[in-house]
Amino acid sequence: MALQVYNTLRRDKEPFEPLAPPRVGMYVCGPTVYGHSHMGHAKSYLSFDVIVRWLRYTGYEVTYVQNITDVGHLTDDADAGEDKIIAESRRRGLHPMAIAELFTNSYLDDMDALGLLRPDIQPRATGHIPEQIALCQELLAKGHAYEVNGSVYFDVKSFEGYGKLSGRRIEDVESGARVAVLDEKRDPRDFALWKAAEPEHIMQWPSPWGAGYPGWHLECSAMSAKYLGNTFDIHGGGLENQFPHHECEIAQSEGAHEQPFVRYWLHNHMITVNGEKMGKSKGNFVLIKDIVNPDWPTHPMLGRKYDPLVLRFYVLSSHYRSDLDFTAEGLEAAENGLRRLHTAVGLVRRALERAADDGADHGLDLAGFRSRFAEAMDDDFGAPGALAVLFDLCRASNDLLNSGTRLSRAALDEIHAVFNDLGGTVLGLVPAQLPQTGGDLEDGLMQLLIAMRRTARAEKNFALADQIRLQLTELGVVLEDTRDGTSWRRA
RNA sequence: GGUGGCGUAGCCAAGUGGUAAGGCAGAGGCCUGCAAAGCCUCCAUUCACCAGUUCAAAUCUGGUCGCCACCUCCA
Repeated sequence: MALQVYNTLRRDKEPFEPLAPPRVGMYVCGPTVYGHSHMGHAKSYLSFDVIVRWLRYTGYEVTYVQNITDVGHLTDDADAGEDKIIAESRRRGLHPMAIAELFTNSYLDDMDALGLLRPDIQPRATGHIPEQIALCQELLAKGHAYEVNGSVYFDVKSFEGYGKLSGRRIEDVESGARVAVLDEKRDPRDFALWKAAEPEHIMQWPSPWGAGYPGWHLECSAMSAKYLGNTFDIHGGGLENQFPHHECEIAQSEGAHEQPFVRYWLHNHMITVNGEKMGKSKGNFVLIKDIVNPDWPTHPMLGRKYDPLVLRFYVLSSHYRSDLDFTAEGLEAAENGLRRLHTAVGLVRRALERAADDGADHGLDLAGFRSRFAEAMDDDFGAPGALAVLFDLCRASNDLLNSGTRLSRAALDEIHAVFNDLGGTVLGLVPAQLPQTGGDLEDGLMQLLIAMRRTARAEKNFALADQIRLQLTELGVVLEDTRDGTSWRRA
Protein backbone atom coordinates (compact mmCIF):
# COMPACT_ATOMS: atom_id res chain seq x y z
CA MET A 1 0.00 0.00 0.00
CA ALA A 2 1.29 3.41 -0.89
CA LEU A 3 1.59 6.12 1.70
CA GLN A 4 -1.67 7.75 2.70
CA VAL A 5 -1.63 11.01 4.66
CA TYR A 6 -4.38 12.90 6.38
CA ASN A 7 -4.57 16.30 4.75
CA THR A 8 -6.27 18.92 6.88
CA LEU A 9 -7.07 20.81 3.69
CA ARG A 10 -9.40 18.00 2.56
CA ARG A 11 -10.20 16.62 5.99
CA ASP A 12 -9.44 13.16 4.73
CA LYS A 13 -6.63 10.75 4.00
CA GLU A 14 -5.29 10.82 0.49
CA PRO A 15 -2.41 9.24 -1.42
CA PHE A 16 0.85 11.08 -0.94
CA GLU A 17 2.11 12.38 -4.26
CA PRO A 18 4.90 14.92 -3.97
CA LEU A 19 5.38 17.63 -6.55
CA ALA A 20 8.69 16.32 -7.86
CA PRO A 21 9.44 12.87 -6.49
CA PRO A 22 11.66 11.68 -5.00
CA ARG A 23 12.18 15.16 -3.60
CA VAL A 24 9.90 16.31 -0.78
CA GLY A 25 9.81 19.83 0.62
CA MET A 26 8.58 19.98 4.18
CA TYR A 27 8.13 22.95 6.47
CA VAL A 28 7.19 22.70 10.14
CA CYS A 29 6.36 25.65 12.36
CA GLY A 30 9.15 25.86 14.89
CA PRO A 31 9.20 27.28 18.39
CA THR A 32 9.09 30.84 19.53
CA VAL A 33 12.19 30.97 21.66
CA TYR A 34 11.16 32.80 24.81
CA GLY A 35 11.04 29.83 27.24
CA HIS A 36 12.14 26.25 27.71
CA SER A 37 10.45 23.62 25.59
CA HIS A 38 7.60 21.63 27.07
CA MET A 39 5.72 18.42 26.38
CA GLY A 40 3.73 20.09 23.63
CA HIS A 41 6.90 20.79 21.72
CA ALA A 42 8.03 17.24 22.36
CA LYS A 43 4.85 15.78 20.88
CA SER A 44 4.86 18.02 17.86
CA TYR A 45 8.50 17.78 16.85
CA LEU A 46 8.75 14.11 17.72
CA SER A 47 5.77 13.44 15.49
CA PHE A 48 7.29 15.28 12.55
CA ASP A 49 10.67 13.74 13.23
CA VAL A 50 9.22 10.29 12.70
CA ILE A 51 7.35 11.50 9.63
CA VAL A 52 10.61 12.75 8.11
CA ARG A 53 12.35 9.53 9.09
CA TRP A 54 9.69 7.39 7.45
CA LEU A 55 9.67 9.46 4.27
CA ARG A 56 13.44 9.16 4.01
CA TYR A 57 13.41 5.48 4.89
CA THR A 58 11.00 4.84 2.04
CA GLY A 59 13.23 6.65 -0.41
CA TYR A 60 12.13 10.26 -0.46
CA GLU A 61 14.75 12.98 -0.41
CA VAL A 62 13.31 15.30 2.16
CA THR A 63 14.34 18.89 2.67
CA TYR A 64 13.15 19.58 6.19
CA VAL A 65 12.83 23.24 7.12
CA GLN A 66 11.85 24.36 10.59
CA ASN A 67 11.91 28.00 11.57
CA ILE A 68 13.09 29.54 14.81
CA THR A 69 10.86 32.44 15.72
CA ASP A 70 12.94 35.01 17.49
CA VAL A 71 10.66 38.00 17.00
CA GLY A 72 7.16 38.99 16.24
CA HIS A 73 4.65 36.97 18.22
CA LEU A 74 2.81 39.06 20.72
CA THR A 75 1.58 38.22 24.19
CA ASP A 76 -1.85 39.56 23.51
CA ASP A 77 -3.18 39.44 19.97
CA ALA A 78 -2.16 40.50 16.55
CA ASP A 79 -2.63 44.15 17.20
CA ALA A 80 -1.75 44.93 20.77
CA GLY A 81 0.38 43.56 23.55
CA GLU A 82 4.06 42.97 23.74
CA ASP A 83 6.48 40.81 21.85
CA LYS A 84 6.90 37.72 24.05
CA ILE A 85 10.64 37.73 23.66
CA ILE A 86 10.84 41.36 24.70
CA ALA A 87 8.62 40.64 27.69
CA GLU A 88 10.97 37.86 28.75
CA SER A 89 14.01 40.04 28.19
CA ARG A 90 12.53 42.61 30.52
CA ARG A 91 11.88 39.99 33.18
CA ARG A 92 15.41 38.69 33.00
CA GLY A 93 17.21 41.92 32.27
CA LEU A 94 18.76 40.50 29.12
CA HIS A 95 18.83 41.73 25.56
CA PRO A 96 16.08 40.19 23.43
CA MET A 97 18.65 38.54 21.23
CA ALA A 98 20.26 37.01 24.32
CA ILE A 99 16.85 35.58 25.23
CA ALA A 100 16.44 34.17 21.74
CA GLU A 101 19.93 32.69 21.86
CA LEU A 102 19.44 31.19 25.31
CA PHE A 103 16.21 29.44 24.44
CA THR A 104 17.26 28.43 20.97
CA ASN A 105 20.13 26.55 22.56
CA SER A 106 17.84 25.13 25.21
CA TYR A 107 15.45 23.96 22.51
CA LEU A 108 18.18 22.31 20.46
CA ASP A 109 19.58 20.60 23.55
CA ASP A 110 16.17 19.14 24.36
CA MET A 111 15.53 17.98 20.81
CA ASP A 112 18.98 16.39 20.62
CA ALA A 113 18.32 14.59 23.89
CA LEU A 114 15.10 13.15 22.48
CA GLY A 115 17.00 11.90 19.46
CA LEU A 116 15.42 14.16 16.86
CA LEU A 117 17.20 14.60 13.58
CA ARG A 118 18.15 18.22 13.08
CA PRO A 119 16.15 19.90 10.32
CA ASP A 120 18.16 20.61 7.18
CA ILE A 121 17.54 24.33 7.53
CA GLN A 122 16.54 26.22 10.67
CA PRO A 123 15.99 29.77 9.50
CA ARG A 124 15.61 32.60 12.02
CA ALA A 125 12.91 35.19 11.55
CA THR A 126 15.27 38.07 12.33
CA GLY A 127 17.63 36.81 9.67
CA HIS A 128 14.95 37.18 7.01
CA ILE A 129 13.65 40.69 7.45
CA PRO A 130 14.40 41.70 3.83
CA GLU A 131 12.48 38.68 2.52
CA GLN A 132 9.53 39.56 4.71
CA ILE A 133 9.55 43.18 3.57
CA ALA A 134 9.69 42.02 -0.04
CA LEU A 135 6.69 39.75 0.50
CA CYS A 136 4.85 42.64 2.05
CA GLN A 137 5.58 44.79 -0.98
CA GLU A 138 4.40 42.06 -3.28
CA LEU A 139 1.10 41.87 -1.42
CA LEU A 140 0.72 45.64 -1.56
CA ALA A 141 1.41 45.58 -5.29
CA LYS A 142 -1.18 42.83 -5.85
CA GLY A 143 -3.79 44.74 -3.91
CA HIS A 144 -3.97 42.28 -1.00
CA ALA A 145 -2.60 44.72 1.55
CA TYR A 146 -2.75 48.35 2.54
CA GLU A 147 -0.60 50.67 4.57
CA VAL A 148 -1.81 52.78 7.48
CA ASN A 149 0.41 54.90 9.70
CA GLY A 150 3.52 52.90 8.96
CA SER A 151 1.81 49.51 9.46
CA VAL A 152 0.75 47.16 6.70
CA TYR A 153 -2.33 44.96 6.95
CA PHE A 154 -3.55 42.06 4.88
CA ASP A 155 -6.94 42.76 3.34
CA VAL A 156 -8.79 39.55 4.13
CA LYS A 157 -11.69 40.35 1.83
CA SER A 158 -9.31 40.49 -1.12
CA PHE A 159 -8.46 36.81 -0.81
CA GLU A 160 -11.35 34.53 -1.49
CA GLY A 161 -9.68 31.39 -0.20
CA TYR A 162 -9.48 32.73 3.32
CA GLY A 163 -10.92 30.11 5.67
CA LYS A 164 -10.43 27.06 3.47
CA LEU A 165 -7.99 25.36 5.80
CA SER A 166 -9.81 25.80 9.07
CA GLY A 167 -13.26 25.30 7.59
CA ARG A 168 -14.34 28.77 8.44
CA ARG A 169 -16.34 30.96 6.18
CA ILE A 170 -15.02 34.45 6.25
CA GLU A 171 -18.34 35.72 7.58
CA ASP A 172 -17.96 33.44 10.60
CA VAL A 173 -14.65 34.88 11.59
CA GLU A 174 -16.20 37.62 13.62
CA SER A 175 -13.38 39.49 15.10
CA GLY A 176 -14.02 42.15 17.67
CA ALA A 177 -15.84 39.92 20.11
CA ARG A 178 -12.74 39.32 22.16
CA VAL A 179 -10.16 41.31 20.27
CA ALA A 180 -10.17 45.04 20.58
CA VAL A 181 -10.65 46.39 17.08
CA LEU A 182 -8.00 48.73 15.86
CA ASP A 183 -9.45 51.74 14.16
CA GLU A 184 -6.76 51.81 11.54
CA LYS A 185 -7.74 48.44 10.14
CA ARG A 186 -10.38 48.47 7.41
CA ASP A 187 -11.88 45.25 8.67
CA PRO A 188 -11.46 43.68 12.10
CA ARG A 189 -10.45 40.39 10.47
CA ASP A 190 -7.50 41.93 8.65
CA PHE A 191 -4.18 40.98 10.16
CA ALA A 192 -0.84 42.73 10.47
CA LEU A 193 1.97 42.05 8.01
CA TRP A 194 4.19 44.79 9.30
CA LYS A 195 3.83 46.84 12.44
CA ALA A 196 5.15 50.33 12.97
CA ALA A 197 7.41 50.40 16.01
CA GLU A 198 7.36 52.89 18.81
CA PRO A 199 10.75 54.55 19.19
CA GLU A 200 11.47 52.62 22.41
CA HIS A 201 10.71 49.24 20.84
CA ILE A 202 14.01 47.39 20.96
CA MET A 203 13.54 45.06 17.99
CA GLN A 204 12.87 47.15 14.92
CA TRP A 205 14.08 47.41 11.37
CA PRO A 206 13.91 50.07 8.66
CA SER A 207 11.31 49.47 5.98
CA PRO A 208 9.62 51.38 3.16
CA TRP A 209 6.94 52.27 5.72
CA GLY A 210 9.29 53.42 8.42
CA ALA A 211 10.83 51.62 11.36
CA GLY A 212 8.89 48.54 12.39
CA TYR A 213 8.84 44.80 12.84
CA PRO A 214 7.18 41.91 11.03
CA GLY A 215 3.73 40.61 11.93
CA TRP A 216 2.85 37.21 13.27
CA HIS A 217 2.50 35.11 10.22
CA LEU A 218 4.80 36.68 7.71
CA GLU A 219 8.02 34.83 8.50
CA CYS A 220 6.67 31.39 7.66
CA SER A 221 5.43 32.52 4.26
CA ALA A 222 8.68 34.30 3.48
CA MET A 223 11.07 31.60 4.67
CA SER A 224 9.21 28.61 3.29
CA ALA A 225 9.15 30.23 -0.14
CA LYS A 226 12.84 31.06 0.06
CA TYR A 227 13.95 27.54 0.88
CA LEU A 228 11.22 25.33 -0.57
CA GLY A 229 9.66 27.36 -3.35
CA ASN A 230 6.28 28.98 -3.81
CA THR A 231 4.54 25.62 -3.77
CA PHE A 232 5.82 22.77 -1.66
CA ASP A 233 4.67 19.42 -0.39
CA ILE A 234 4.15 19.29 3.36
CA HIS A 235 3.46 21.92 5.96
CA GLY A 236 3.22 20.70 9.53
CA GLY A 237 2.39 22.24 12.84
CA GLY A 238 0.27 22.06 15.93
CA LEU A 239 -3.48 21.92 15.62
CA GLU A 240 -3.88 25.16 17.49
CA ASN A 241 -2.01 26.98 14.75
CA GLN A 242 -4.52 25.92 12.13
CA PHE A 243 -6.37 29.15 12.73
CA PRO A 244 -5.35 31.86 12.46
CA HIS A 245 -1.67 31.23 11.81
CA HIS A 246 -1.80 28.75 8.96
CA GLU A 247 -4.85 30.35 7.43
CA CYS A 248 -2.96 33.62 7.28
CA GLU A 249 0.11 31.94 5.83
CA ILE A 250 -2.02 30.62 2.99
CA ALA A 251 -3.51 34.03 2.38
CA GLN A 252 -0.10 35.68 2.30
CA SER A 253 1.64 33.09 0.16
CA GLU A 254 -1.12 32.44 -2.33
CA GLY A 255 -2.00 36.11 -2.46
CA ALA A 256 1.57 37.01 -3.33
CA HIS A 257 2.55 34.09 -5.54
CA GLU A 258 -0.81 33.30 -7.15
CA GLN A 259 -0.24 29.57 -7.00
CA PRO A 260 -1.06 26.87 -4.45
CA PHE A 261 0.99 27.20 -1.28
CA VAL A 262 1.03 23.74 0.27
CA ARG A 263 -0.14 20.36 -1.01
CA TYR A 264 -0.49 18.55 2.32
CA TRP A 265 -1.25 20.16 5.65
CA LEU A 266 -0.44 17.96 8.64
CA HIS A 267 -1.50 18.92 12.13
CA ASN A 268 -0.52 17.15 15.31
CA HIS A 269 -3.04 17.10 18.13
CA MET A 270 -2.49 18.34 21.62
CA ILE A 271 -1.07 17.30 24.96
CA THR A 272 -3.14 17.30 28.12
CA VAL A 273 -1.68 16.87 31.59
CA ASN A 274 -3.70 14.67 33.92
CA GLY A 275 -6.69 15.21 31.71
CA GLU A 276 -6.41 18.97 31.60
CA LYS A 277 -5.41 21.11 28.71
CA MET A 278 -1.81 22.11 29.01
CA GLY A 279 -1.41 25.79 28.43
CA LYS A 280 0.66 28.80 29.10
CA SER A 281 -2.18 30.41 30.99
CA LYS A 282 -2.85 27.28 33.06
CA GLY A 283 0.73 27.09 34.20
CA ASN A 284 0.54 23.29 34.20
CA PHE A 285 3.00 22.59 31.46
CA VAL A 286 5.71 20.05 31.96
CA LEU A 287 9.09 20.92 30.53
CA ILE A 288 11.15 18.40 28.64
CA LYS A 289 13.99 19.17 31.04
CA ASP A 290 11.69 18.32 33.95
CA ILE A 291 11.50 14.79 32.64
CA VAL A 292 14.86 13.98 31.12
CA ASN A 293 17.51 16.44 32.31
CA PRO A 294 19.35 15.15 35.39
CA ASP A 295 20.68 18.64 36.14
CA TRP A 296 17.19 20.11 36.26
CA PRO A 297 14.94 20.15 39.35
CA THR A 298 12.69 17.12 39.56
CA HIS A 299 9.05 17.74 38.75
CA PRO A 300 6.85 17.03 41.82
CA MET A 301 4.44 15.11 39.64
CA LEU A 302 7.18 12.71 38.51
CA GLY A 303 9.55 12.30 41.44
CA ARG A 304 12.49 11.30 39.27
CA LYS A 305 14.10 11.52 35.85
CA TYR A 306 13.56 9.29 32.85
CA ASP A 307 15.62 8.23 29.89
CA PRO A 308 14.76 10.59 27.01
CA LEU A 309 13.82 7.59 24.91
CA VAL A 310 11.04 6.85 27.40
CA LEU A 311 9.49 10.17 26.45
CA ARG A 312 9.96 9.31 22.82
CA PHE A 313 8.27 5.95 23.34
CA TYR A 314 5.43 7.61 25.23
CA VAL A 315 4.71 10.08 22.45
CA LEU A 316 4.97 7.46 19.71
CA SER A 317 2.61 5.11 21.51
CA SER A 318 -0.26 7.33 20.47
CA HIS A 319 -1.03 8.58 16.98
CA TYR A 320 0.21 12.07 16.13
CA ARG A 321 -3.33 13.06 15.24
CA SER A 322 -4.87 12.10 18.56
CA ASP A 323 -4.67 13.87 21.88
CA LEU A 324 -2.18 12.51 24.36
CA ASP A 325 -2.74 12.72 28.09
CA PHE A 326 0.50 13.05 29.98
CA THR A 327 0.53 11.27 33.34
CA ALA A 328 3.15 9.88 35.69
CA GLU A 329 1.59 6.42 35.32
CA GLY A 330 1.74 6.66 31.55
CA LEU A 331 5.40 7.56 31.69
CA GLU A 332 6.00 4.58 33.95
CA ALA A 333 4.24 2.26 31.52
CA ALA A 334 6.25 3.72 28.65
CA GLU A 335 9.45 3.02 30.53
CA ASN A 336 8.46 -0.61 30.99
CA GLY A 337 7.45 -0.96 27.37
CA LEU A 338 10.70 0.54 26.15
CA ARG A 339 12.65 -1.77 28.43
CA ARG A 340 10.91 -4.75 26.87
CA LEU A 341 12.02 -3.59 23.44
CA HIS A 342 15.56 -2.91 24.60
CA THR A 343 15.78 -6.25 26.39
CA ALA A 344 14.90 -8.07 23.20
CA VAL A 345 17.44 -6.11 21.17
CA GLY A 346 20.07 -6.62 23.88
CA LEU A 347 19.48 -10.34 23.74
CA VAL A 348 20.14 -10.36 20.01
CA ARG A 349 23.26 -8.24 20.40
CA ARG A 350 24.69 -10.47 23.12
CA ALA A 351 24.05 -13.53 21.04
CA LEU A 352 25.72 -11.77 18.12
CA GLU A 353 28.86 -11.16 20.15
CA ARG A 354 29.51 -14.87 20.43
CA ALA A 355 27.89 -16.04 17.22
CA ALA A 356 29.66 -18.29 14.75
CA ASP A 357 29.31 -18.50 11.01
CA ASP A 358 27.69 -21.87 11.20
CA GLY A 359 24.42 -22.40 12.97
CA ALA A 360 20.70 -22.52 12.37
CA ASP A 361 18.62 -20.12 10.35
CA HIS A 362 16.07 -18.07 12.29
CA GLY A 363 13.08 -19.36 10.40
CA LEU A 364 11.24 -16.09 10.94
CA ASP A 365 9.25 -14.28 8.29
CA LEU A 366 11.23 -11.08 8.67
CA ALA A 367 9.93 -9.69 5.41
CA GLY A 368 6.47 -10.14 6.87
CA PHE A 369 7.36 -8.07 9.92
CA ARG A 370 8.82 -5.38 7.71
CA SER A 371 5.78 -5.21 5.49
CA ARG A 372 3.35 -5.12 8.41
CA PHE A 373 5.39 -2.31 9.89
CA ALA A 374 5.33 -0.46 6.58
CA GLU A 375 1.60 -0.93 6.32
CA ALA A 376 1.12 0.74 9.68
CA MET A 377 3.43 3.63 8.87
CA ASP A 378 2.01 4.10 5.39
CA ASP A 379 -1.39 4.62 6.94
CA ASP A 380 -0.87 8.23 7.97
CA PHE A 381 2.28 7.47 9.93
CA GLY A 382 0.65 5.04 12.37
CA ALA A 383 3.47 4.71 14.84
CA PRO A 384 1.38 2.87 17.48
CA GLY A 385 0.58 0.11 15.03
CA ALA A 386 4.20 -0.01 13.91
CA LEU A 387 5.29 -0.36 17.51
CA ALA A 388 2.92 -3.28 17.93
CA VAL A 389 4.64 -5.04 15.04
CA LEU A 390 7.97 -4.47 16.73
CA PHE A 391 6.64 -6.08 19.90
CA ASP A 392 5.50 -9.08 17.93
CA LEU A 393 9.04 -9.34 16.66
CA CYS A 394 10.31 -9.09 20.25
CA ARG A 395 8.26 -12.10 21.23
CA ALA A 396 9.37 -14.13 18.23
CA SER A 397 12.99 -13.18 18.72
CA ASN A 398 13.03 -13.76 22.49
CA ASP A 399 11.38 -17.10 22.01
CA LEU A 400 13.96 -18.13 19.46
CA LEU A 401 16.96 -17.00 21.51
CA ASN A 402 15.68 -18.68 24.67
CA SER A 403 14.91 -21.91 22.87
CA GLY A 404 18.52 -23.07 22.89
CA THR A 405 18.90 -23.05 19.13
CA ARG A 406 22.34 -21.84 18.10
CA LEU A 407 21.71 -19.31 15.37
CA SER A 408 24.26 -18.45 12.74
CA ARG A 409 25.79 -14.99 12.63
CA ALA A 410 23.96 -14.31 9.38
CA ALA A 411 20.63 -15.24 10.95
CA LEU A 412 21.24 -13.01 13.96
CA ASP A 413 22.40 -10.18 11.71
CA GLU A 414 19.15 -10.34 9.82
CA ILE A 415 17.05 -10.09 12.99
CA HIS A 416 19.29 -7.35 14.29
CA ALA A 417 18.90 -5.41 11.05
CA VAL A 418 15.12 -5.36 11.40
CA PHE A 419 15.35 -4.00 14.94
CA ASN A 420 17.91 -1.44 13.84
CA ASP A 421 16.06 -0.32 10.72
CA LEU A 422 12.53 -0.16 12.10
CA GLY A 423 13.15 0.47 15.79
CA GLY A 424 16.29 2.53 15.29
CA THR A 425 16.37 4.35 11.98
CA VAL A 426 12.63 4.90 11.68
CA LEU A 427 11.31 5.23 15.22
CA GLY A 428 14.55 6.30 16.89
CA LEU A 429 13.92 4.03 19.86
CA VAL A 430 16.82 1.62 19.44
CA PRO A 431 20.17 3.37 19.86
CA ALA A 432 23.48 1.86 18.83
CA GLN A 433 24.41 1.77 22.51
CA LEU A 434 21.60 0.50 24.73
CA PRO A 435 21.18 2.74 27.78
CA GLN A 436 21.54 -0.05 30.35
CA THR A 437 25.31 -0.04 30.47
CA GLY A 438 27.55 2.59 31.98
CA GLY A 439 31.09 3.70 31.25
CA ASP A 440 34.15 1.53 30.89
CA LEU A 441 35.13 1.66 34.56
CA GLU A 442 31.58 0.96 35.68
CA ASP A 443 31.25 -1.94 33.32
CA GLY A 444 34.66 -3.26 34.34
CA LEU A 445 33.67 -3.23 38.01
CA MET A 446 30.42 -4.93 37.17
CA GLN A 447 32.20 -7.66 35.24
CA LEU A 448 34.37 -8.20 38.33
CA LEU A 449 31.35 -8.59 40.59
CA ILE A 450 29.62 -10.83 38.09
CA ALA A 451 32.70 -13.06 37.92
CA MET A 452 32.87 -13.26 41.72
CA ARG A 453 29.23 -14.18 41.90
CA ARG A 454 29.71 -16.82 39.21
CA THR A 455 32.49 -18.38 41.29
CA ALA A 456 30.33 -18.30 44.41
CA ARG A 457 27.48 -19.95 42.58
CA ALA A 458 29.80 -22.62 41.17
CA GLU A 459 30.85 -23.35 44.71
CA LYS A 460 27.22 -23.37 45.77
CA ASN A 461 27.92 -20.46 48.07
CA PHE A 462 24.48 -19.05 47.43
CA ALA A 463 24.59 -16.80 50.47
CA LEU A 464 27.46 -14.84 48.95
CA ALA A 465 25.95 -14.96 45.46
CA ASP A 466 22.68 -13.57 46.78
CA GLN A 467 24.46 -10.94 48.82
CA ILE A 468 26.14 -9.62 45.68
CA ARG A 469 22.91 -9.59 43.72
CA LEU A 470 20.75 -8.15 46.50
CA GLN A 471 23.15 -5.37 47.36
CA LEU A 472 23.46 -4.47 43.69
CA THR A 473 19.67 -4.35 43.56
CA GLU A 474 19.72 -1.84 46.39
CA LEU A 475 22.16 0.22 44.36
CA GLY A 476 19.74 0.14 41.44
CA VAL A 477 21.52 -2.49 39.38
CA VAL A 478 19.72 -5.59 38.15
CA LEU A 479 21.52 -8.78 37.19
CA GLU A 480 20.09 -11.07 34.59
CA ASP A 481 21.33 -14.61 34.05
CA THR A 482 20.86 -15.72 30.47
CA ARG A 483 22.15 -18.65 28.52
CA ASP A 484 24.83 -16.34 27.14
CA GLY A 485 26.02 -15.41 30.61
CA THR A 486 25.09 -12.75 33.12
CA SER A 487 24.30 -9.19 32.07
CA TRP A 488 23.49 -6.11 34.11
CA ARG A 489 21.37 -3.03 33.72
CA ARG A 490 20.14 -0.12 35.71
CA ALA A 491 16.76 -0.69 37.34
C1' G B 1 -22.67 31.03 19.70
C1' G B 2 -19.47 29.28 15.20
C1' U B 3 -15.99 25.31 13.46
C1' G B 4 -13.58 20.63 14.00
C1' G B 5 -12.65 16.12 16.63
C1' C B 6 -13.28 12.18 20.12
C1' G B 7 -15.87 8.32 23.38
C1' U B 8 -12.71 0.56 22.29
C1' A B 9 -10.78 -3.98 28.81
C1' G B 10 -8.23 -1.50 35.40
C1' C B 11 -4.91 2.05 32.44
C1' C B 12 -2.61 3.42 27.53
C1' A B 13 -3.89 2.36 22.53
C1' A B 14 -4.55 0.15 17.16
C1' G B 15 -8.52 -1.24 14.24
C1' U B 16 -13.08 2.74 9.53
C1' G B 17 -18.15 -3.04 6.50
C1' G B 18 -16.43 -9.43 7.46
C1' U B 19 -16.65 -11.23 12.89
C1' A B 20 -11.85 -6.96 18.64
C1' A B 21 -3.61 -5.65 17.27
C1' G B 22 -0.06 -4.29 20.76
C1' G B 23 1.85 -2.24 25.51
C1' C B 24 1.33 -1.50 30.94
C1' A B 25 -0.93 -3.59 35.20
C1' G B 26 -3.04 -8.44 37.09
C1' A B 27 -3.63 -14.24 37.70
C1' G B 28 -1.62 -19.18 36.87
C1' G B 29 2.35 -22.20 34.78
C1' C B 30 7.46 -23.16 32.72
C1' C B 31 12.53 -21.79 33.31
C1' U B 32 16.03 -20.47 37.79
C1' G B 33 19.86 -22.86 43.64
C1' C B 34 16.63 -18.34 44.59
C1' A B 35 15.69 -14.22 41.58
C1' A B 36 15.48 -11.06 37.32
C1' A B 37 14.56 -11.35 32.28
C1' G B 38 12.10 -14.45 28.92
C1' C B 39 8.34 -17.98 27.20
C1' C B 40 3.21 -20.23 27.57
C1' U B 41 -1.95 -19.70 29.19
C1' C B 42 -5.82 -16.47 31.02
C1' C B 43 -7.62 -11.27 31.20
C1' A B 44 -13.66 -6.83 26.01
C1' U B 45 -19.40 -12.41 23.08
C1' U B 46 -17.91 -6.67 22.84
C1' C B 47 -16.46 -1.24 21.02
C1' A B 48 -20.78 5.76 25.36
C1' C B 49 -26.24 5.05 24.51
C1' C B 50 -30.72 4.45 21.19
C1' A B 51 -32.74 3.58 16.51
C1' G B 52 -31.78 2.43 11.23
C1' U B 53 -29.18 0.46 6.57
C1' U B 54 -26.84 -4.49 5.52
C1' C B 55 -26.28 -11.47 4.75
C1' A B 56 -22.69 -8.93 7.95
C1' A B 57 -21.32 -2.64 11.75
C1' A B 58 -16.68 -0.80 16.71
C1' U B 59 -16.56 0.53 11.60
C1' C B 60 -22.11 3.48 7.38
C1' U B 61 -26.78 6.80 8.50
C1' G B 62 -29.93 9.57 12.03
C1' G B 63 -30.59 10.91 17.07
C1' U B 64 -29.15 11.25 22.45
C1' C B 65 -25.51 11.84 26.26
C1' G B 66 -20.50 12.92 27.68
C1' C B 67 -15.54 14.85 26.77
C1' C B 68 -11.99 17.84 24.11
C1' A B 69 -9.78 21.37 20.77
C1' C B 70 -9.81 25.89 17.82
C1' C B 71 -12.33 30.66 17.27
C1' U B 72 -7.51 34.56 22.41
C1' C B 73 -0.84 33.38 23.61
C1' C B 74 0.47 28.28 23.17
C1' A B 75 3.42 22.69 19.67
